Amino acid sequence: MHIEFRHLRTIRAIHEAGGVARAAEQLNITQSALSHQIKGLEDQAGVELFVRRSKPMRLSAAGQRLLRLANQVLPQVEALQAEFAGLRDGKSGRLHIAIECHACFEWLFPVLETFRKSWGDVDVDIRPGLAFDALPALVKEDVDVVISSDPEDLPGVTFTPLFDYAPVFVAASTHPLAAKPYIEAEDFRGETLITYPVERARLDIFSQLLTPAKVEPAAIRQVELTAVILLLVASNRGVSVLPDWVVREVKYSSDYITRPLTRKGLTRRLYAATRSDDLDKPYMGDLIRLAGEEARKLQSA
Amino acid sequence: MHIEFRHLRTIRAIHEAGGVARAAEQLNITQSALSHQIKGLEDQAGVELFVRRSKPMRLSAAGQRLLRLANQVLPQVEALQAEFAGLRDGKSGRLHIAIECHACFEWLFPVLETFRKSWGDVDVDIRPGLAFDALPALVKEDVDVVISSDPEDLPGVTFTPLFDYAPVFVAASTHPLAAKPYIEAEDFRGETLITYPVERARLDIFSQLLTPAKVEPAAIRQVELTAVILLLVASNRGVSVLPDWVVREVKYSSDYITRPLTRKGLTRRLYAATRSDDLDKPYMGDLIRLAGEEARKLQSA
DNA sequence: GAGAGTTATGAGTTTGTCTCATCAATGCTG
DNA sequence: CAGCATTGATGAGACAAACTCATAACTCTC
Repeated sequence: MHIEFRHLRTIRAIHEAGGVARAAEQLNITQSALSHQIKGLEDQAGVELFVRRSKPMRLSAAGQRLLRLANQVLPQVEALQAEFAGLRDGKSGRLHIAIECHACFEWLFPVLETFRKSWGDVDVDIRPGLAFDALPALVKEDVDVVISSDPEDLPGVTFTPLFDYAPVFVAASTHPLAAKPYIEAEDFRGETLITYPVERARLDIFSQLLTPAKVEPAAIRQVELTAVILLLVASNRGVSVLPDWVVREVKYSSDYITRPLTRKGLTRRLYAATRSDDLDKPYMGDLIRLAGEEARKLQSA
Repeated sequence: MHIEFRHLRTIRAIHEAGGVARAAEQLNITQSALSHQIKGLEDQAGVELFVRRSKPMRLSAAGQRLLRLANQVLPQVEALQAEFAGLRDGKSGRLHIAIECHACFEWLFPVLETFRKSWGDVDVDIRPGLAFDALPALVKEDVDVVISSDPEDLPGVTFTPLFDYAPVFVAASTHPLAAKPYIEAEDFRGETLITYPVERARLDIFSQLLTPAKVEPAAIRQVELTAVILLLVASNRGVSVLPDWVVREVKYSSDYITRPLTRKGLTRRLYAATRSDDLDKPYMGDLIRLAGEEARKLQSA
């Protein structure tokens, strides 16, 4: 039994137009074609779709059932087609972002809030990149953007610089290290370090400082939420290293001190990794622009 | 842009089978055909549905969107096709019943309760036939059965007798007319008559007794619910005429008396009007059989 | 009961989808 | 990393399905 979209459109048109002849016009098709079509459908389904007793034909019970299906299904299809049309001219699309850097949520969220206003037809989502390998997921089109500070040379993937930031040391204002103008690797040797629960290679403090210097903190405690990390730091349960855009908010609080790492300070660059093909898409460029703006805002705040 | 069911099935199969080649087998179709099909769809939609970088092809974002549509739409269609298949061999169908006789709900409801157990796939509904003309609705296939006691000679419509009943006079046991062994038209002249809110022609008491005798009751009060009618009668706010199957329940209550209308009593016959074509349907015959049984049960109770 | 309007039917043409045969690309394996 | 196996793409031709045209049959209205 071969129900086709054509049949659903036919049923709908016949119902709306109130007759096969008028429906034929509406569908830009011969009345004969419709008649054949209906006959074929009825034969195959083995069910009478119309009441032929009266002259402008009416839908039978089964026909009404089919009409209901048409009214459920056709709008869904038409919506998808509109979505695809939008996708073609770059007005709609998907923007599923994986964040490898855990604190990125802090600045990304306001960016997406703004983004959403200009690109309502783009399907936006953020996925914390902790549970899976973000870059393979990007290649497989499971996600569309990966926020990362470790560019890799992958074919078909482009890393676009977003902005620079500095990993900054944070401790309670009562902490002994508050006396030092800047913090070095050796300073961590006796400390409890609070980090996000990700592998060391993805943490600036390890990849940029402790691992090269072969320094191991006294203890490491993994905490999910930024707010909780700050809470623990304030109550002297440990020290932490966070991006400057995060500590900017607490910089002027008397509970905390912040210090640069090494005398010159560390600088890291954040990238948006995308599939190279997607870079043409207008909303993609807009996202990168907005990210830069948001970074400027945070740095001047 | 021509999305067809074939495409939805293809997308689903490719996703399930994890590749075009395997999907082709599953669909009993050439791999070539699928390849052409996809290409055609992508060309027309102007959207890439698959990621071709890797060898077993994967769905792109747009492809996943299409898959979602397929998963929404295909089950609905398959359900309808199953419904039609059931309809063909008479296992499923629609049974929308219009009741012209207002009190019929009382015996019809238990009938439908039983019916539902044998014919779970038949879509059952009752519509009080007050608001619309039931017989034209039957012809138009808006309903499938009309319960009526006034058979008409309509082409394509068959009236099948269900059972006989007697309209019975009801009054409070304290009512003066309780003294009489049977009630005649003249007896209503001074009374308040409580009826269902339908036109007189459809009320047995008028069509069978008062109108021919040209008797007008002192007052008429229209009440929707049978229970309320009995309540009012018990408190002597009026008298009423109800089918025997209704008053049977109250016959032995000391609050009421029931009396036959005229010396010989009136007898009316209830019919199920159906479209003649529908009489072959097995569930239709069963409904009529069940109605008879229910009537016997009520009469012997 | 004549005529307008509506649906059905048959024959022929067009359109589109499938198969067959073959090529190109990818990925697995030793 | 070479070679083989698997997977997808492409072109030409076969075939079926759906459409058009012409015309017949039917209903409803006046």
